[in-house]
This record gives sequence, C-alpha cells and structure tokens, in this order.
Amino acid sequence: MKLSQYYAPTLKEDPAEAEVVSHKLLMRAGMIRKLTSGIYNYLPLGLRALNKVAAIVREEMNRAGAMEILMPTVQPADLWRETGRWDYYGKELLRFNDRHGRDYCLGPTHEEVITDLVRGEIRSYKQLPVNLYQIQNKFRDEIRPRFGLMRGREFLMKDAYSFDKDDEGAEKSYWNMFEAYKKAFSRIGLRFKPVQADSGAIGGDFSHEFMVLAETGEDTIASCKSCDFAANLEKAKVITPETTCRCDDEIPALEDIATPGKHTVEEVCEFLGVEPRKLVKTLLYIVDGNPVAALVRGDRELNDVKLRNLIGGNEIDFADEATVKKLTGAPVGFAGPHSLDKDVPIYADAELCHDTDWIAGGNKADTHVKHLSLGRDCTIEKFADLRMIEETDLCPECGQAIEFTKGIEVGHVFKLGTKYSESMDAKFLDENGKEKLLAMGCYGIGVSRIVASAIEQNHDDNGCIFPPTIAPYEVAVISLGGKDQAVNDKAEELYNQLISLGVDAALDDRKDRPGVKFAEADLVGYPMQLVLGGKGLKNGVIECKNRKTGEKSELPLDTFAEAFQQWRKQVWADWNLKM
RNA sequence: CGGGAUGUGGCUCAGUUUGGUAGAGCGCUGCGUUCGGGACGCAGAGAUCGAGUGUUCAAAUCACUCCAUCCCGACCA
Repeated sequence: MKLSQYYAPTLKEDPAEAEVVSHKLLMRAGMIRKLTSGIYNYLPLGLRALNKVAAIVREEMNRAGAMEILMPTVQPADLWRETGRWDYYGKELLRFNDRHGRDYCLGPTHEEVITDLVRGEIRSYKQLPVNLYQIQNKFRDEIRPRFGLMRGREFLMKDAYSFDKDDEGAEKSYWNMFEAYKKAFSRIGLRFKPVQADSGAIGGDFSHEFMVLAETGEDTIASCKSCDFAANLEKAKVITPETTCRCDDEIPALEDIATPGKHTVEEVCEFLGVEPRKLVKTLLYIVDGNPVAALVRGDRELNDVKLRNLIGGNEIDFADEATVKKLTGAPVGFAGPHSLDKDVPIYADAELCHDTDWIAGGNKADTHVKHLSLGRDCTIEKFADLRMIEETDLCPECGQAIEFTKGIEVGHVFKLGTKYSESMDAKFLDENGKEKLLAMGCYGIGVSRIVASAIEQNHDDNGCIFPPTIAPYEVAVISLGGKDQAVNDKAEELYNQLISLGVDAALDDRKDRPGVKFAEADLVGYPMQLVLGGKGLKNGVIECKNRKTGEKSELPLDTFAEAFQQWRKQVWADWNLKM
C-alpha cells in the first residue's frame, strides 16, 4: 500500500463527540467515521484491522471443528414468536414491516434462525455434535450507544451455536469453545481474563465472559488474588461466614420511632445516631409483574440479578412509587418487612440472620421501627445470598482476599441446555430410537469491539499501538527522500521486498515533511516503523523503531531481508506473540 | 424514558449575555521558501449559523416547536 494513493483522512484534534481513547484514536487515525448514532463506516485502515481480528477468530473456530455459515440480518417475527422472545426481547429488537405488513426484525442474535435451520435436518444422534458459526453484522437498538465501536448499535460479531445429543456432550462443546476463545484472544495479543457470568435473558446453565482488562471497561470483575476465581460483579457469590442464627433472640417489643423526612439509610442513621449495619434495607421489586420484597443490611447493595435468579424470574424492576405506596401504605423511603401486604414474599440476604434488634422502615409516613426481629416480626420466605460482593469480601472459593478490576466484555460463552430446542421443537432420535431435544450452546465474540479494546489496552499520547497480529499493516516504510530520488527508490525497493516476504507493509511515499510522517505513523500505530533517509542510505543502513517499546536501532541494507526477520521476531517477542 | 449539555466552512471552537457587515486556528488550492518529530510567507476557495414558525425596520443572537449529537442514569445474548 502506498500512502500517497491511500484513503486515510487523519485528524489533528480529538473529535468533539469522542469520549474514550479508542474512539478518539480510531477517528483521528482515519479508521472509522460515524454515520449516525452508534453506526460507523469502516475506512480502509479500520477495515483491515477488523478483518485481521475476524481472520484469527475464524481460524481458531475452524481449528476447533466449527463450520462457518452465513445467516441473514433480516429475520421473520414468526420465529421469535415461537420462542416467546418477540414479546420478551423488548425495544432492543429493531422491528419493521415489509410491503405486505408482515413483521420482521434485524437480528441481534441468531438462536431462532439457527435452530430453525437445523431442526428437521438433524434427525439422528449420528449427526451430532455439530457446531456452526458465522461472522456477521448484528443490530441491537441499544438505549444508549456510546464509546464508538465499544457499544455501537450495528457491530460485527462472531456467533457460534453447538448442538449435542446430551448434556455431557454440550458441556464438552462448551469447554472446547472456551479453549478456542483463549487461543484466539491470546493470538490477537490481548490481556484478558475469563470470568464467571450470569447467563441473563438468554437463559441456560452456566456461562463465562471473556474480559479485556482495561480502565475504561464498563464491567467490574471481582477476582481472587490467590486462586483462579474471577467473576462478573453481578455473578460473584458472597460467602457469609457461618455463625449462629439470631433471628429468634429475645429482644424488646417492636416500637415506632418518628423519623420525619428521613428517607435514605444515610439520613436515618445520622438522625438516630446509629451505624448503617444496624438497619435493614427493604427494597420492593416487580418480578414478571409480581411484587417481591428483598432485604439487605443498611450498608450493603442488593444484587438484583441474584434476586431474579433466586425467584426464577425473567424481568426485574424497581416497584414504582404508586406500587410502593399500595404495598407499604407509606411513601418511598419508609418500607419495612414487618407489616407488608401479605401477598408480598420477602427474601432476605443470608447475612441478616446473624444479627437482630434491627431498625427498619415503619410502613408509615415519617416513621421507622426499632427492636425488629426477623424471626418474630416477619415471615421470611427465604434467606439467601442476595447482596453485591464488595472489595473487602473474601473469595467465595478459597477465602483469600479479592480485588476489583475493570473489564471490557469481548466474548461470552453460554451453555443453553434445551431452552430453544424445546420451544422450537428441535428433536432427534437417540441410540435407543427415543426422541430427544437437542442440547445447545451459544458462543459470541465481539469482533469490532475487540478492535476498540485492543486500542484501549495499547496506546500512548501519540496514538494507537497495535499488536502485530491485528495491525492494519505490520510495517510502515517511511521514505524521507524528499527530492532525493535515490532514497525514494530504495525505500520502494525495500517495501517491495517486504511484500515478497509476505509482510503486510505500507510505504509512506508522500511529499510531506518528516515530522508529519512520523506523527501519522505513530498515530496509526504500525507496530514496526522503518525510516530511510539520505544519511542512512549513504551509510548503508535503515532505521527501525518498535512502536511498543519505542526502541530504535538500525538494520543493514545489504542483508536487509535477514536482519528484518530477526528484528521482526524480536518485536513479536516483545508482544509475547508467536509468529 | 428521566436529568444535563451542545448544534456556527471539512475539523476544533469564538461570537449569542446587551439583535445591526459571519470570525479564528487547523485542514484544503496555488506560488515561493523550508525539509529527521504535525514548518513559514503571500494569495485564494469554502457557511441555507441544525430545521421550522414567530417577534422586530433588522435575528447566529430573542420566543416557541421540532430534529440531531454527546454526557450521567435505568437497560444490555
């Protein structure tokens, strides 16, 4: 590629719309341009990086035995109605009609289509297992797209679906994908971590997310400093130390206390002069249309995913003001567990049975109660792990200290079970001639998001620092010849030589001043830069710079090919990558 | 959807308070000088001031409506 003829419009200043580094640099380096909110054009450089990521993912998928297919972006509503997700999926699903008024949507994921594709075709256990994948644009009408490629509405994704004859096989497929993901992300050059995750709306038995470790990550990971444990915050179990249950301790009778205008835990504590840990926080939720109360200690956060999973619900939301008033008889801020509407089941965090004599809301305006006993004064449906893990908590697996880090989710693997095969009636005959449901798994990788997260993880003040495996071009040959044709000719010769060696090389043969070329090479983030000037040519050397380490040295021109390969090996080694 | 902000040459922004000739820097074109870390001089091109309606002799500027974008929140296989 010759830069003099290339389309890569760079920007000197950060675009106003960009907030995070990857977005700013992707724009500045001329790799992407926004079309509209959350939807981007890929320019030549950006597309090349994207394609390189896709190529690595494809190779690892193929190597793992998956087979590539391509499904449509437009999907008929009927399939989504079969699984119930037409109603359930919500506004994220972009729906529209064709000229006949039939309902369609843009595919945010393809469980329905793939299941439809294989049902009827897979009739025998002898055809199993099968793993099919595609690399295709997805569309999700995100409530709030942001951060450029990190959370777009249209984005490139690799999604794979496995079909097995039984649970054991499905689990094998799952771990097979898990390993393939580790290989792919390692090859790309990312620092990442697989973490336990909630399987969310897609359902299923268990699931892992692959997180790229970066400050700008939208997710928080709790990981153990001593063992392998790592989990998304919403998934992380909290182990409550075993102590005696104190719910039935003898304590004074329940008593009202006036707390005029004190709604929050903080206000109540300050007003009464007590520690938040002596309060019971009562939270009212609506789960699939039914009211539910959840109790956590005053100084804790409720983890609503845990609550939802405990109840086995789908949709969970805070109760609105009117509902709270109806259930408690009081305005928001005074809910308590002792005199709630009888139809509201109460779930309490496990920690709460280890103390008593609580302060809680009074279910009356401007009133709280003291001397509350959960055993005596209320009916608790169940004590369970309901709270959010905190950094001071101990590892749920080994009991050692944990830490919180930020991560970007670039991959997610799910063991689905028979959720979709059941609703879509995808069956086969097993060894005994018995009809059985296909055991499924699904596995996603955010290809475009990887490009952004690679930049989040690897950049400096001057621009991107691409890992050599996914850089748009691995090497930039920068000619500083100007009017000195001998230098320009030699630079072009070296560039051609690199190409014949099978290296993705770019030649900066533009008429610009050296400073401009250096600045842009750093901005785009070619992992290797080769700079040829008049002096170098005279001395028979070309200068080389490792973008990652900043290290500069010289390569002899007479044994260039050999010297280059050696240097290249070193650069890859600095990335911890194998060629 | 709730809260906040912004919309002025391709880009970054000033001008709006107090209505009166549409600006700067970067980028772009031409000429010249310069040429190892985003050069300099001279001369140029380039704008329905987000859209509509209204107030006014006069609107980028005031009022109303709408649209778009960004940030915070809820949401998120």
